[in-house]
Amino acid sequence: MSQNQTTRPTEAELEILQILWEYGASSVRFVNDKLNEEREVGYTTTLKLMQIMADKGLVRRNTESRTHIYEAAASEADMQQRLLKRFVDKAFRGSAMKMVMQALGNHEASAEELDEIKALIRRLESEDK
Amino acid sequence: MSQNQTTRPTEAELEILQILWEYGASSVRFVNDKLNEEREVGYTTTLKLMQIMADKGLVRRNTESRTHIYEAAASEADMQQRLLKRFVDKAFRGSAMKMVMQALGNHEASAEELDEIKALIRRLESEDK
DNA sequence: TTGCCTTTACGAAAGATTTCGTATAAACTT
DNA sequence: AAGTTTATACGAAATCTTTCGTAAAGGCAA
Repeated sequence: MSQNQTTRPTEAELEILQILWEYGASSVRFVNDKLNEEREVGYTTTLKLMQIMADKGLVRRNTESRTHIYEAAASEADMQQRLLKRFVDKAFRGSAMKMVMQALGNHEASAEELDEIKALIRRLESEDK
Repeated sequence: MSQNQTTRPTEAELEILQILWEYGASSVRFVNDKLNEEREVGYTTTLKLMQIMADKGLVRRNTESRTHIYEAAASEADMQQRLLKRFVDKAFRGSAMKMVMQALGNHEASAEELDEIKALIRRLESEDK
């Protein structure tokens, strides 16, 4: 239906996208089984959600065989970018830096991860020259 | 009513909290006026939301004068922490680092901001020793 | 073939969130 | 004092999201 590039997934839809990103194109049965490793969800619930997602353009589906195969329409990184932007706007009044500082300050980073970030910063700095 | 410390605001509620954080304790009229600088919202809509938020424990209210005065129950930083954790879980499968890298990679940071981050990292590294 | 199992389709119930209409009362205006 | 304006309270409509029951049809097994 809509096919809008900027459609945002709801929480339940995002959960399904995570599975599609992790395992690649999948059937409803497969996705539902994965979801049920976390919590109980009825098969038709998952089916309905995935049909809605196809409508919204969040997933594409191949209907050639009886069992339809769904795949995420956007890459995980693209979607993360989109979600991050909105989240920063809503929760951090648009300041990505405030958010990064919070995340780092929350001692969630190991020494190795901090090294990675330093490396990234060096790369960014040399690009900007 | 609930007073639960981990209650999450909905999007509309978060918008109201932003105003309370920015301007401090305020009346419904004030908050509604601020909201209307962005988009049209009816007065009773805002009133109802703020009453619900008081119920949930997201705001406290002083009912001494006829015009009730509301203030955010949690600090902006505390709420950001809470929201960030959940967002990272949902959108980045729990990896705060992936999220930080995305945010930084998205050339959203100025040279000064990168310096700030480097300073923060140095501080974190010396703490961990 | 007949009967199960699995699938999609569809609609609608259940739940959560957002919006607003109406009632009522306090405070201001004239 | 009477009328107007500005509050809160309350309930319910409107909308969005999640869940599931039921129907219909394809494919498989006996």
